[in-house]
Amino acid sequence: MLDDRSRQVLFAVIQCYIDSPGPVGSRVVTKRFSFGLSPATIRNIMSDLEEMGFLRQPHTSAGRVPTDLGYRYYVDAIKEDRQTVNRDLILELGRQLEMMRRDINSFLDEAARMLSSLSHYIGITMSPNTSTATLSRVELIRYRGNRLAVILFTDEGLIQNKIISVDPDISASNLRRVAEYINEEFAGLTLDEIRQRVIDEMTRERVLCDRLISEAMKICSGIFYAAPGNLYISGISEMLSLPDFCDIRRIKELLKTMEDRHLIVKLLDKLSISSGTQVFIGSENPLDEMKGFSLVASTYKEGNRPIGAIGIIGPTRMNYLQAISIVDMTANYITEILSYR
Amino acid sequence: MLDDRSRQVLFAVIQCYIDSPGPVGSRVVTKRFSFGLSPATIRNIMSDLEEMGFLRQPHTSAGRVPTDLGYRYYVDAIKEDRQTVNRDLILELGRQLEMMRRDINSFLDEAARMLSSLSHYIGITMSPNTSTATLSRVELIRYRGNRLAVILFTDEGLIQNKIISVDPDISASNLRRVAEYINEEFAGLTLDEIRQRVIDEMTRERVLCDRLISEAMKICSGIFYAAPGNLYISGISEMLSLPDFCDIRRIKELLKTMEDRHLIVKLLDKLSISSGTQVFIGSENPLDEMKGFSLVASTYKEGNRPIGAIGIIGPTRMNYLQAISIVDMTANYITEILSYR
DNA sequence: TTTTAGCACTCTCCATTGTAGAGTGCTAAT
DNA sequence: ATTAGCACTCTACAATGGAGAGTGCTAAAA
Repeated sequence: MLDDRSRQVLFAVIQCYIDSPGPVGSRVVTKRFSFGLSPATIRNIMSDLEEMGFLRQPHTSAGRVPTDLGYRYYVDAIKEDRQTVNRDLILELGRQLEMMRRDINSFLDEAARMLSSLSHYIGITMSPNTSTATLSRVELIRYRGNRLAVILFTDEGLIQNKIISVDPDISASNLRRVAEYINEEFAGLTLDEIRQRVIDEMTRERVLCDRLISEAMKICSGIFYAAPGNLYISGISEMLSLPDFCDIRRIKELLKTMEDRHLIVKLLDKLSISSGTQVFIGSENPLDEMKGFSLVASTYKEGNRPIGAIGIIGPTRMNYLQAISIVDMTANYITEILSYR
Repeated sequence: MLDDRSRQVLFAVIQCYIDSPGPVGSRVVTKRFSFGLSPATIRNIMSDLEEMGFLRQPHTSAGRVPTDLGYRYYVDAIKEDRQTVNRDLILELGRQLEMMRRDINSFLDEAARMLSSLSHYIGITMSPNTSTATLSRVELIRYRGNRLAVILFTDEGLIQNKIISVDPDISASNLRRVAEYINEEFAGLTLDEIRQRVIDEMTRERVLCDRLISEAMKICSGIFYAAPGNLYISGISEMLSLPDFCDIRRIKELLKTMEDRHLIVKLLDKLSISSGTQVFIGSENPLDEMKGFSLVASTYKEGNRPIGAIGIIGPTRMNYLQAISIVDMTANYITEILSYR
């Protein structure tokens, strides 16, 4: 589809554009890369590339700029040789993450900060999705009369606590039996499945009318709602240092999207389904509000099941090679560290 | 210190400046407010006010702009008649907050969003400071062999869970005795006090060498570290719509400060000590990085003790009257709602 | 046939200029 | 003590024009 020389020119243009924004002209390309061709020839090739949709001229007689399609071609092509990336980066990454094993939340917070400081783009991490976590055990602890603290243990090692109010007359032994019932009935199921089961049971239970079970169901319905994953975002201010953001409207647009955490959670949730590192370039971006930016995302896993997502958001003019490496490595590290816990 | 007429002119200038930025001239003042004075007279008064440090000229032959000192005078003066504020605001506020009683975290998140949407500035809320919470009870729950889930109940109704690893050989009965020991020894103390006690005990305990107590202390030292308060920030993008932020450097400065959550937590922590609504204007701001912005902050309480802080951050040219009302009301609502739980 | 040199043309960027508008300070008159 | 009038100052904005960079095309060279 693209002969060798054209590809080289395309990559050269992309390389130049990544290093500094602003249209790149034919003379610049001949200077930085020694193809042994004159600017005029390069111009012809670039003209061809434009016709094919890989490059674009912001206006007549300006240099060329890669299109989303151009980037896509580039990203697909470099996916193989990504391991050639900077070793220092990998070391730095490992060193920083090692320090934060203790607590998953501050760990993910730190991971987001790291993603951004390494890439100079925005780093995002999300805590494990609770709705697909599998229940390991429930503890019910009474306090302050009518309050009940519910502690959920999951196989993923994720603990959640929720507080609900209960009938103050319920006896301690009944409470214990409720806990036992829940554990027997639901252990091993995902929270999503449990929620579904509870709904099913509740319609049926109205007929059976067992005091204990109905009490248990009442408690369950207050517990097993899906808590949205915590989101850690870092590096917004750093990214604004890039020359890409000289326009205030662009900044506002970006910040508005970043503030709507709900939106991002939903996006990452969707990505969590498939595994492996994914790249969305500009208009390919699943979020309408984020067309104009690129997203490099990956997932971390428990065993073989993806349980959370991380990513980097940057301008379309992104150093994809580096970003992909960073996201990839970080995801692997998180997976690994979770498995040690 | 300031005669009545001068004060009126000062307030008029501030009012104009709040409504739209840009130096305000003498003619504008005479037009909006009917003092029955000519622009020339106003000019003379403004000139006096400038000499006294309440106003400032960005450059010769521009209008005047209030200084931090001018705002300070204004804020001190209006503190009394703050209840005259918009009733609709208060209603809207109550309605939104009512919906979020369930969970303190999403509640505070929502509160931050509300602060910002009502004021059009940045809204900030912080979850209760854990280090001054008083311990009510501890539960230790073993899981996955060498893991221990520690559940801290506090008088404030705040539950925290932490996971630590322990010697897998420790028996269940010993674990129970450790929990009992901690509860007897430490219930009623603040987490800060407990941490101090633990440190004291540990140096002494080396001599005594009681297996059980030393085990308890080891666990305690892993539990009672101060977890920084969760911070909820909202409305950054909304604030950027203000004409004050036409300059990119200013935006970057602001975002950088906002991203350093640690810094803000420390600031609000400090404010939590004293109660009542506080106003910091521009250079008065305790944070060097935030001189140039104003902060209106208040605390919410458990009983009479302040346990957390909320606030609004905006440009020095802020609608202080409104901001103070909003912060004040919100703090009171939070206090009230916490007391019902 | 492919590559290159040359040249006219186009577009952006930047500094300069000029003008309108807003506002002040001062002085003299009320 | 207040006000009208006037000269002066500063900003914002639009218009202008040249420098620089880059292209497209054509004709010559390899």
